[in-house]
Amino acid sequence: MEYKFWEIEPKWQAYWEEHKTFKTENDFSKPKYYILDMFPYPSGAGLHVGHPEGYTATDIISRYKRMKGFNVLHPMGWDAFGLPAEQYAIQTGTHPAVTTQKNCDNFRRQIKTLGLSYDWDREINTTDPKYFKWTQWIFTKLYNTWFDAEQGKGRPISELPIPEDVKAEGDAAIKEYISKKRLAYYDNAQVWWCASCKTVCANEEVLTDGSHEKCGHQVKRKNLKQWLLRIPHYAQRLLEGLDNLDWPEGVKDMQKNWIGKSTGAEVDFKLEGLTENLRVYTTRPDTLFGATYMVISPEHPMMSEIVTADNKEKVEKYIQAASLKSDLDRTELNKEKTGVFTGRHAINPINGKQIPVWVADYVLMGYGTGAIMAVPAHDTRDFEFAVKFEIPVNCILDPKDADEETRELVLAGKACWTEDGAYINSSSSETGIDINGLNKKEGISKVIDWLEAKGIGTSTINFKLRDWLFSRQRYWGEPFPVIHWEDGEVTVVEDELPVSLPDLEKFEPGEGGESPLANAGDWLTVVDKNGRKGRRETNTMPQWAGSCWYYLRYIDPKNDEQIFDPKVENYWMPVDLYIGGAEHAVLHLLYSRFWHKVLFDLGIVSTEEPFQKLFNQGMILAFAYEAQSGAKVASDLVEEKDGKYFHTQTGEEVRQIVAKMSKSLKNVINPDDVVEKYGADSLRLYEMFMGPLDDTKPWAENGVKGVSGFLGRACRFFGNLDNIVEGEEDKEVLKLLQQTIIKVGDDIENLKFNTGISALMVFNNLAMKKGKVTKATAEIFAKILAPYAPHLAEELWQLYGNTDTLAYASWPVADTSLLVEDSFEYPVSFNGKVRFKLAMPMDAPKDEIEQSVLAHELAQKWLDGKTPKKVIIVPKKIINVVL
RNA sequence: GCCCGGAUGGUGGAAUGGUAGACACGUUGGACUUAAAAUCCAAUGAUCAUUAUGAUCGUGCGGGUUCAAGUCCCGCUCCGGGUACCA
Repeated sequence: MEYKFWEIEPKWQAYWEEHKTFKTENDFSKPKYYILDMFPYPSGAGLHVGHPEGYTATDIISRYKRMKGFNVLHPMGWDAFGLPAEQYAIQTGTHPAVTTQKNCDNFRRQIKTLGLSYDWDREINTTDPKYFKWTQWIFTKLYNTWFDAEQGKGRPISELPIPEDVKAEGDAAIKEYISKKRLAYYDNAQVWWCASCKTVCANEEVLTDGSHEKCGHQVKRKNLKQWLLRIPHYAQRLLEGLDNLDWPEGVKDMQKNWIGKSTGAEVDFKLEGLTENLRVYTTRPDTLFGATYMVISPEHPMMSEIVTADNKEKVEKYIQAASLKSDLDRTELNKEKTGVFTGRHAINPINGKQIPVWVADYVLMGYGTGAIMAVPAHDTRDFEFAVKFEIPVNCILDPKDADEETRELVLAGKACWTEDGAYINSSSSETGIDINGLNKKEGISKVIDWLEAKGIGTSTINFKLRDWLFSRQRYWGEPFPVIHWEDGEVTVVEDELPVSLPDLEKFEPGEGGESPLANAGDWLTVVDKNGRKGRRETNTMPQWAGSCWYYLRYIDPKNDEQIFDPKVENYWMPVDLYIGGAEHAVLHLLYSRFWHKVLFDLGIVSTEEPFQKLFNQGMILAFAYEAQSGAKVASDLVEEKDGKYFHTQTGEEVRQIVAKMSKSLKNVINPDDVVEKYGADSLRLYEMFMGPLDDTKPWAENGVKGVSGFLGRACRFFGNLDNIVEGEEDKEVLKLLQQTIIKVGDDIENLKFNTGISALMVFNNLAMKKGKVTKATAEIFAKILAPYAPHLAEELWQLYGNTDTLAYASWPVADTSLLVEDSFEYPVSFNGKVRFKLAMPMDAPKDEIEQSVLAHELAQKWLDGKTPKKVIIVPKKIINVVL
């Protein structure tokens, strides 16, 4: 049989579609396996070769699990809200829904040509009102939930106890109190504004150079009323939940860093001339004796009381300057600390000494208490500041294990030491505390005990994680089910979902940075039954919203009554394996986990975590070329000669490098082209054969040719019935077949697809060498090839006379009795160097092996008449003679 | 700066502390062909020597543990990703 993939592949794709081969039923009697891809944003550019990498991996596992008897849930959908469709609408007037529909159709078509076994009846689309009805519904749940810190869980807002003193103040105070507890709230927020996208963005979307990750333009600070989510309430739970997840350690670390838990203490400092204390947060209460000044952030609420009249002018000037700094300025000035003295002094509670209070923008209002005690001798930032403003540096921790030069500098206050050591100058007869000689750990706990006993400090935990800015000034997103009434009341509607997007003709933003929805006249205004007028929320939700919970909707995608049927959810959740790119390590995965935990607390989902096992596929790069000057050269201007590369026009030799695929480098690979030239099975196989799934690796067309050659050989051999014979199978073939069954199965379980394919190749090579195999062998080969190259496998399966699809044929079981050997060929080494081989019976005792080795004629050369010091015999491994 | 990864032939990559380089690409030689492509067969880490054959060196660098290290430990170099005044 010639390998006509262009005929085989459409044939089987049509068969699977027609027979709904991959439709998933809720058959609770079977063990389930939920395997999920990160669903794509359907861009106008279509699929790139990075998409099929993860999709093929999950498809292989899905097909394998089905053959192993699992009920497999393997769905696909579209994360289809987003900026590009809206920008296209502004330019051309084409409604984003039209563009989105077109792009989804194209993605679906492309994905179908890859032969991926999705249950298309479960396809979802985040922009479908039937879908976002439930995104809005979850928002109302967040709004109506408060976090009970005592129980450590979210609870319905109706169960929130109202303190008596709040009750006494009346309804307005109660409302205010409740709104401060909700997980979703509407408030003034300092936000990042992107003038180019005309929208705010979350902290997470702003890169460290102050640019917007989506468009690259600089963002600015702005004060706007926005929706925010109180994700920090779940910080501890989000942190602890990571422990039991089978996730890459790197991703867990990134989430841990992002959550940023730190333990320390809050300490109150008395301020001279004021009754109110200044509270600071520090992770190093042990260094209180070394505090020589304090710093408050420019936004500190006590600023006006703290600043003395003499200093008011220069402090105000400084605050003004700091507030105008863009993020870029802040980073650029990162190394150069700025600040001014407030004129006020505080009293260090541990030794009664007077220290100055400064204001500086290296202290952030959003973290801790917005004020610090500065210990320049033992904190690098404080040290830099102190050096610049000539503030004393008092060393109180002897770095006794450091090298002598460093130690001298630290003791003299000329260098900073943040590591462990032994305290000096750390006692006070006045306050009665003495930690001299202790180490860091002992010092911290002793000082905290002392602070708590004196009532001037408490041990405290802080997180870096901030409230999540959850609204955007865009059209193409989920509308908030929210109405702002003329009397100032804000209501969240729950009973008329979905709140659909109005049809617009124009998609330009509204006045003053409002979303385009501000122009939607009829839609915008509402009137209640009492004639009160209201205005709908014009912000929309960020793209994260739809992707936060989509895995739950696949479970019961057509349910109009409920978000899903709990019985079905209970069966399918959690997701057993989730594969996608590492770029979502923090944002998407953290946000999803947060929503999921809230839904869990409310009893809506049955598991605490959504994704049991996570795996990141690596990026697929491409070869590119670089001239001697370092300038990149487009791939179509490069020719190869004798393994070297030359510029076709200048003749200059260029260097081959590995880079991201980009239009400018002309090295973008389009999966459609690969499918057309080599077939989907070859594309699938090559993407898996390139290397470990989680590695970044360059695309090489010759590699596709290689695996395509393998499929061609397999097809010509196993597809030729002349080679398929009756009778007993050859012993060598039979043995290798058992080994291959085991290897291919194990490698799929462990996501080591490259070596699994290699095993299939090895088996094919042997079968071809033998020239014939039995039908039983051929059928097993078709089965174990099926997850990787399903089209070819189905074709072979049918050729052998099977009338049903191979998709649910049972995975073969290896007969391990065929693998039992009666002898083992030992490599015999002398002083670690292998010199010859020696076959010994499997159960030969060690002394017999030793005798045989030493008596062996080849051994004499290496023994050279000497008596070995030792003979190491590792059964079924190796023999080492030590001379 | 800090936190994670990684470094193996000409190339992509294999190797529970136990024969380094599976499998594939590329290259070379051969078969088939008028020829090319396709296909098939063989060789292919480097160096030295050669009569089949053999020896030496080899997993980024320097040390160490071990009978035995690509693999474990210590100290570096380079590359990739994340993060950044979080007190």
